[in-house]
Amino acid sequence: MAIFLTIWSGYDTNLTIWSRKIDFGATLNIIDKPMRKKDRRAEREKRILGAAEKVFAEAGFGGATMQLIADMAGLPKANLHYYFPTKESLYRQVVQNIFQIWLRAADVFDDADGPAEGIGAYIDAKMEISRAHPAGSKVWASEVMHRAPVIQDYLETTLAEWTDGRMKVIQRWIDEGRMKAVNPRHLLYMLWATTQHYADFGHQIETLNNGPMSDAEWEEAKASVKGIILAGIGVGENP
Amino acid sequence: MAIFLTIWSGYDTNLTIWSRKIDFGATLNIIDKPMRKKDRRAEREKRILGAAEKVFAEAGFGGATMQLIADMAGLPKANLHYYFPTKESLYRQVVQNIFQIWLRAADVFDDADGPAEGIGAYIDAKMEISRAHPAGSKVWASEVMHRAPVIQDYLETTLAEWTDGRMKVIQRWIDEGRMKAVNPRHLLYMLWATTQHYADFGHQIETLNNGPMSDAEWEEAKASVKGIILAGIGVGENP
DNA sequence: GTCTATACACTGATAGAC
DNA sequence: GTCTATCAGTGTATAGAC
Repeated sequence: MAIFLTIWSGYDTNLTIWSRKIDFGATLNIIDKPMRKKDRRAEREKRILGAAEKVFAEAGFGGATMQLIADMAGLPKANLHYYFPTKESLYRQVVQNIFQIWLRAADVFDDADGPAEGIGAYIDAKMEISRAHPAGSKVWASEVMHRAPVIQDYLETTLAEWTDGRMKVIQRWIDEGRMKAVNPRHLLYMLWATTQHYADFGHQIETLNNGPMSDAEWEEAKASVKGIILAGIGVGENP
Repeated sequence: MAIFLTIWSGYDTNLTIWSRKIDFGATLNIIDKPMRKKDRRAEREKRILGAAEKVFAEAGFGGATMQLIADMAGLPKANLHYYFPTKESLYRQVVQNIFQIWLRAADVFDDADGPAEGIGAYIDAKMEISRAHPAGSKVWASEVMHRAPVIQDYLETTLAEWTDGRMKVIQRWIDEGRMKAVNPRHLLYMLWATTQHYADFGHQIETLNNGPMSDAEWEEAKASVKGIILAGIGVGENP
């Protein structure tokens, strides 16, 4: 059985960049009973990946150190190299995980029977991901900004196919007269940009907002994004 | 007199990350005549800043090395430390330069006499910056994603004041019934997100687009962004 | 499987000749 | 002002005891 609790001592999980300390408030998964080998390995890998996601997001690939990730995960540094042979292999796994979560949000797009429902639900789903996985979104953004050295093949295959498919759906809705004739490609870019902005630029938003966004503020944000974009493509409630 | 030309030998301006080579295609400013001391210093600083902007954008702060920046600028590494004492001071200057360019785009907002003109012109200006200064936009994005260790004070003062001012302008337009009643704050976030996306995620767009965007494609992008957002706030040509 | 100790490469920064 | 040579510190990764 595993107990989740917040640790404030024992490990130093602070990252210092230029004399500003960042407290990760590490939530660590502590084992109180021996597990079966497979479970133990899976649990450790998960813990390492969680710590790595945060550290890569905060410091970038170059700025992240295996030592800090190890401290965050509560393991000796050499242990990381046992589960993930190199820093790059660990990073690669983090990026792939995010990509999967992000792709899964696409399902709501396909299950919908019209643009208002489909695009509205897609915005909701992407906004929820921005809130639940801000670190993952940042790692993804950083990877793309650095010219996708690790996941370029995903961009060229999976993402390209996904984009083509969704563009066809949007074009069909346009042809059926169910939404305004906009450029499907740039509509998709706008959906990605606006929703991921709340994760990637979360620190800027938090600063301008004088603190973290509350539940109500997240609802307001979702409603604002949906309101403007749906009205912008001619399917808003008050067009 | 200064001649601008592209150098392909003499300096190795390639950055290798995990066995993928990135060619910066360095354009270096070569001096063929002695300048006055002040001019020479200004010219060198500008060259260093240009190289630094590219390297910081491509590799992040942690991944960037002074050696690579020096190679890009065509100077010995120790010379960098003469003009900019530390890596951080060089980085700080790069971020500040971008922030100034970015703020200057705000002028069109104030000079306008209505939402269609003001917000339309702001989108145009921000899109032009994304095209002209993609590296700068990426450095800015990276800085904010890493919790703004260097320019936090700018966020809290200059940017906060700018945001408040522009929110008041939008609110006035709403009160005067010249646009739909949307949340001004989230409208601003949407403007930033959509326009900067074309710089920060330029590599992804380029991949999906099978190559760099042409002049016509940039015009199409601008028209798409303006079309959806302006219609979304009720000031489009075909509401 | 886990951890300690360490090898080896590279980085930012500087001293000091010119 | 410029550049060569070099230092001190830190990083990833691994060897080898347990």
